[in-house]
Amino acid sequence: MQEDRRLAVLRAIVEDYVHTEEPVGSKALVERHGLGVSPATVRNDMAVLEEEGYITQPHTSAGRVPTDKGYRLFVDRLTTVKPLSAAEKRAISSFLDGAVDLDDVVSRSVRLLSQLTRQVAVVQYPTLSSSTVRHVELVALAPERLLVVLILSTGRVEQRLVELTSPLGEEELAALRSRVLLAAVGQRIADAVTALRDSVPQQPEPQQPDPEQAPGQVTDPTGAVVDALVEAMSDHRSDQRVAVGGAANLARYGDSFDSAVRPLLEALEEHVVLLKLLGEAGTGGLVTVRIGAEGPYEELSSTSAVSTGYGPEDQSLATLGIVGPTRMDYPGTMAAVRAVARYVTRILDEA
Amino acid sequence: MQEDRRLAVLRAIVEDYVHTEEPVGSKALVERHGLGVSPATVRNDMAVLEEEGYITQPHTSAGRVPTDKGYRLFVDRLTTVKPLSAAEKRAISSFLDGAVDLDDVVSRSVRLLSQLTRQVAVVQYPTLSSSTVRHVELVALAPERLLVVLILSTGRVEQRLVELTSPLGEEELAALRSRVLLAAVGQRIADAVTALRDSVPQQPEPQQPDPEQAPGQVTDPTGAVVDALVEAMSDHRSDQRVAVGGAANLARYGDSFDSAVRPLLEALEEHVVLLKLLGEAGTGGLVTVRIGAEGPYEELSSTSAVSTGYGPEDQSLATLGIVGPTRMDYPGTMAAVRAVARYVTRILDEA
DNA sequence: CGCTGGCACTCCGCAGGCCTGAGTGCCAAT
DNA sequence: ATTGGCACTCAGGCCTGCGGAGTGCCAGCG
Repeated sequence: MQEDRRLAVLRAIVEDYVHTEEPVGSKALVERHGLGVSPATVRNDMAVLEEEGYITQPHTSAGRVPTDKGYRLFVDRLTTVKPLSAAEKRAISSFLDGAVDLDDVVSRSVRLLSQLTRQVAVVQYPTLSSSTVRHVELVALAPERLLVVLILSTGRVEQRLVELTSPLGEEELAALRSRVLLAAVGQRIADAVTALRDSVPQQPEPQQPDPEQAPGQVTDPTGAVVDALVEAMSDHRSDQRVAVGGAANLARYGDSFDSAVRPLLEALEEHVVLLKLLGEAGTGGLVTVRIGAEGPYEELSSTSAVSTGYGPEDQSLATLGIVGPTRMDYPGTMAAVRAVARYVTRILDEA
Repeated sequence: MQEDRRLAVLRAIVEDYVHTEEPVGSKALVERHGLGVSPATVRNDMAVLEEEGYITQPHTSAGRVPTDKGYRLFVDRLTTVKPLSAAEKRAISSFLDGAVDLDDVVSRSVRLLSQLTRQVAVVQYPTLSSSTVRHVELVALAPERLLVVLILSTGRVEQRLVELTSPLGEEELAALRSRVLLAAVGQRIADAVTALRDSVPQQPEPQQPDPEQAPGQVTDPTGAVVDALVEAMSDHRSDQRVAVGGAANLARYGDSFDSAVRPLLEALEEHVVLLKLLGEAGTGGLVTVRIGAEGPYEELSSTSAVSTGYGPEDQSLATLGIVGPTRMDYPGTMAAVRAVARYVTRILDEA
């Protein structure tokens, strides 16, 4: 049936083009792949594929190049899962096993991912919102200066300095400490926030947690401390922390410098943009692929993103993935992204 | 005197070339700068400068371009301090004043620096070795699991998980905590390490602080805790932590992509390489300039580095600077680097 | 003795023209 | 439906010629 063959032709075009980086012609196609038909037949198929929008020619009488739509079809229907080689698997575990803390896990992952895929890798730090409070410590640096340290289950540590309006005695501090611990430890962030708020006696809730006004109006230190904690927990700045690696792989772009590398290079510094680019993370082995203009940014219309979520079970902590040219090895990249996400999840689970 | 004029010519060449990015000829020179002589005279001077190795021509009958040696002379003798504009000063303080913690200071600095200089900026995190211990906290997560948190004067927080061989009671923990606090708090890192070592009763010092062997052989938990602390303090991994920003500025290189951008892009991921590239940091307003092949890396022979140390007083905590093409605005860049270092130092001092 | 104007020379970069080869579309034949 | 054949198109490499920017050198001038 000729419909099947047309898909085979599309697949062959994508594979060849990804490999050779050059428009692929009918003759070369039948030679390199074992489709048992003549170039002329392939040409007819190509004409149809072009009409349907899956491929184009850069100029008349050059070979064909897949369009975004072509890649999309390829990814959705023509991709066969490409298992990682044993060597790659070994590389992954040896790479990640030595990690000592959260920062280390993230930075190793990003490096690993960029090496496996030879693309620019992006790893988001585990989100605060889905982790739980492991410990809170109050340290009196001076009678009126309190250091509040917040330790989360993911290993993240946040600290805030609190200036009190009146000195705090040893016993008061101990009381405050145990009160806060009781309210927060073991809770998920969202619950801890409400529990903490409730633990402040009679005081009206401050609507906006403005750090400037907080120390002024309180006499009971609980308010100030709770404010600092709540602020640290809802610090969306750190929700958007990401690590980026493998920028050197951009050098392989070679051609299309201005159109592709420049905007991407700019995007790499804008972490918010990167996260948006990776998009909604699929969980549980589900890998999301964004191709070219499907993404949210005009200037990045010639780049694709391959991403997935990671984190224990079905509640994904954060996103991780790669960004690269639309012309990339999707099957291999998707396999690598999925594998790394799995390993990272496991590592975080153990810790 | 014609020696003076020759230097003026060199200065003019450097300034023009930096500005126009094109080899500069004798005629354009006399027009753009007010040297009151004829092109012919300038040509003679150029011939001499070329003979002495300060300038070259890319090919016969093109204008002249400064050599590394030329830039060096320019930087050493022809540079006049270029004070920052009021707007720039305002930008600096408004940019840095909102920083909430160490990470924030560093990431803001790197962004600021890259925007001011329009180059790739590099900021090393404050070194552990010259900071003091602000606090140590021991948290019992479980009877045999202890979380050790180390807080340094620079605002850095390190944490380690310690597995004990036997459960630890509440009073024992309190005793241990006060012992450790007594030994370490307020000390500089190096002193704290020895003080901590001394505080462990009779036990023979472990020569290499191998984290694998530590928990096995100790019955007194002090040993394990001290080991963890010492390990955290002497963690050289974090000595080499740097933040990089402004990679998008590489896009402006335009020409000379392979020769300049690619190796630099690769270097950006190798933090050790970057630090070596910045070189010895001058302290106290002293800015170090590395021009082209003066640097330690063959492949980076067409890039320069401008750097300086920052940190309180004369003891510099770490290095900060920029990396860019040899063809750069040295006076402006040096001024920006110096200014940012000064401000960062002040911010850190206040905290 | 240093500066200057003049002049011949060099050579890059660009534009135009030619040619080749890869690849196509279409058509008639199977 | 597939195929071989054929005419057509067009990017890219190569040569050529030309203009212009810039130089080096020399003779003259203050």
